[in-house]
Amino acid sequence: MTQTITDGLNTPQQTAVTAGPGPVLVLAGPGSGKTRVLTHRIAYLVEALHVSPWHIMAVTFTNKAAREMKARVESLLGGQLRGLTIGTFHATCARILRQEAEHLNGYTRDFVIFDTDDQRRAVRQALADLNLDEKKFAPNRMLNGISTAKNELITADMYAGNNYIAEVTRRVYVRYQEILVANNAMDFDDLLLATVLLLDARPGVLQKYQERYEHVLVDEFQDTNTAQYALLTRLVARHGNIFAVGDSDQSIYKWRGADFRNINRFRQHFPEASVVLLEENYRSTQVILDAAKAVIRLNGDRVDKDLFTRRRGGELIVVQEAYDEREEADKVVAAVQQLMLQGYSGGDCAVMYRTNAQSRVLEDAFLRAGMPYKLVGATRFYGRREIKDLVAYLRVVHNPADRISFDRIINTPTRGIGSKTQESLYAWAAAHEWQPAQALLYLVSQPELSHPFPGRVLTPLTRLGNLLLAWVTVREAASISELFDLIVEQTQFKEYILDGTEEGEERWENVMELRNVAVLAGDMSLSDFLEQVTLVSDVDDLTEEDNAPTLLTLHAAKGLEFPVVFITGLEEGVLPHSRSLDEPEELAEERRLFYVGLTRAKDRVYLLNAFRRTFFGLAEYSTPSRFLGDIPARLTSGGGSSGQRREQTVTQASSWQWTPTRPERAQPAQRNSSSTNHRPAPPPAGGTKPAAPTPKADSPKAAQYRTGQQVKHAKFGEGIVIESKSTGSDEEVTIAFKSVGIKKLAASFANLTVLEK
DNA sequence: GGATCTCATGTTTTT
DNA sequence: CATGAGATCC
Repeated sequence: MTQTITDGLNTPQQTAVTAGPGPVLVLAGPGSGKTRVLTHRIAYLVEALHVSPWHIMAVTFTNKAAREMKARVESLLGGQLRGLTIGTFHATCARILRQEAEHLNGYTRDFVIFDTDDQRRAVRQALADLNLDEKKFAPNRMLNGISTAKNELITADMYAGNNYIAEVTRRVYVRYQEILVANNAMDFDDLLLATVLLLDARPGVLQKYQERYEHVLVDEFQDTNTAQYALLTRLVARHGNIFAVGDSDQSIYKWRGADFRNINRFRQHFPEASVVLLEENYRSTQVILDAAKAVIRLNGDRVDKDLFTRRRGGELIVVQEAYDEREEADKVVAAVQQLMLQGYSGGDCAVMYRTNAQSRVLEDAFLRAGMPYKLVGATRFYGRREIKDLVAYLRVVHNPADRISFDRIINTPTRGIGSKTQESLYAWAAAHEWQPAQALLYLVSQPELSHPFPGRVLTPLTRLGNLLLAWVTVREAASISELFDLIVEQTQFKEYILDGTEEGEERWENVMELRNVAVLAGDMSLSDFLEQVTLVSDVDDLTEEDNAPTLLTLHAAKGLEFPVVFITGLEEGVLPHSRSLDEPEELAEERRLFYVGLTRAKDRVYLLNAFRRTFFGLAEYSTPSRFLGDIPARLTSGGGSSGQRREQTVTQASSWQWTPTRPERAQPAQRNSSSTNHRPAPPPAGGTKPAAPTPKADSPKAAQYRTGQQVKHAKFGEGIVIESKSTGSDEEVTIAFKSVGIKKLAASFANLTVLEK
């Protein structure tokens, strides 16, 4: 049994897999098979030590890593892992919190998870509540302070306001947290923080999980922050069976609170831990590994590993300078094309950059060459407006207390609930201590309720209230996709999205993609669905079968490998990023980032920099990154001005088939053909019409303009009246202007001069 | 009340 | 440049 599990592992890997009991720390260099070790360790626990999967927890940082690990363990064990807990820190915490919701102050198990966008709205709400100017106190900055605090396990009432800005942050933090609770919502950081607080406050709960999770395994341990570290140490305090895998040289999330010193902390905390070093790299050639080692060695304050590979020699690293970012992108494309002539496939190549903004030029270059590509990150699918809007609908149906989501949808698509109506609704709701959506539900379900809304305002409110009520009513019985379709149809979302522009088409496709996700969810609970939607990231959706180069940030590249890696923007201020230049610690992190990029490569590396780069629309000259100079010259070729490597430039390969872009997603489902252009019926005017206000003496009388009249407008110039109709108190005139085309104007505002009858 | 325009304003990396 | 928020116009 043990035989098969450790088969094909090298000696240190075997040592790690079979180590213990007790704490184990695996220091794993890039490409040294750490995922193998983790998966085999789980298999070993189950098969050899007969640990029930139910007693095992494995945490990762991305859903993708979790899925991969699960699949690999399954194939090792043949699917006997019922009850195994495997997931990201955030997802695992969310599960625990829902399970233990009764112990959470102010939350139900249905709590929603706020993403960055929701957080920003909540912070702005907090600022508004406190009468603070968001110009002076940037929401992002506030949010940053709050997030940092939470990652350090500092709650709002512990927060020290020991200077002016800190005191403001403290107050915003307090208010922000109140808003979250009122919305039955947690942000990402809360998931970790609340779990730790829960375990500290409830010894019974702590004991329960300590007993359940006899073995805890952690991937990417160098990326843990204080909260995550605390969570782990609490969980394993009883038995000490923690198996942590990490590499401090690949720590790139300091800005998110990660602290690779947790590795040292681990050794102090568990002095008896077995420490295993994985130093054999199975991925890269000697050339690439040597370059990477030369780069990382220049970071102080680290324990040098002695990485080695059996892949002697290898292609030299190609260093190229381009005139500007556009030429840089063209060079990447040309090199990819040449590699493809040599037998590489597009999917073998990855193009990496420091900031997402750099992807645009690269996309352009691939588009111009007629080549498909995969883009990771950038505008996240779930960050798109139309997607967030629809998800907000689902969230409100799921949790009417979610005011942040309700704010999104109250007048989207526009339904005649403007800011004044909103204000009075909110005021009325607040007076009853309801959230607005709850108020609407009461409004339509309890007709005897007294309210301050005049008929004109009441109509759209009632309509929305009735819709909400209907959705809330069917939500138990309906599947997510049925609910989704109902919402889309009853809000006329399609008509709202398809505004005739090309962009509208694209947005509608996104909606249909979301529908696919909903269909795939089957009979998953709405709660699970919403959680999944909030916790997934685009990296998770990277598919491998599409045969196109991948464009991604260096951060997103961690954990991946490619035969060919391009790293672009190797310039001072870009690859060591400008914001890191004066902090040695941050500079060290930039170096690690570069190291991570280099070590993704199996066979070939291309490093590019541009002599001139445009920031914010203005061009600046830049100097090559210091990191380039840190690679020994014997490992590189090229390395010079843009003219030097002409032979690299290949005449455009002509055999390219155009695959539509956005290959990272499944094709949208077939269109809904049913709803052809049915305009919403005009709302019934609610019984007795309010008497039309009599026009003021000097306001235009009805039917002042006639079809065919020539008129003049102060701004639009001369035009001809096409149509004019009375709208009660005013007159709506449709005019074809010579200069600007057809416009609809309100006669009382338009200030038209009649030129000819 | 809503659409459209202008202006400002800001970019690291993401669960 | 690209998005978003306030002002203006209809």
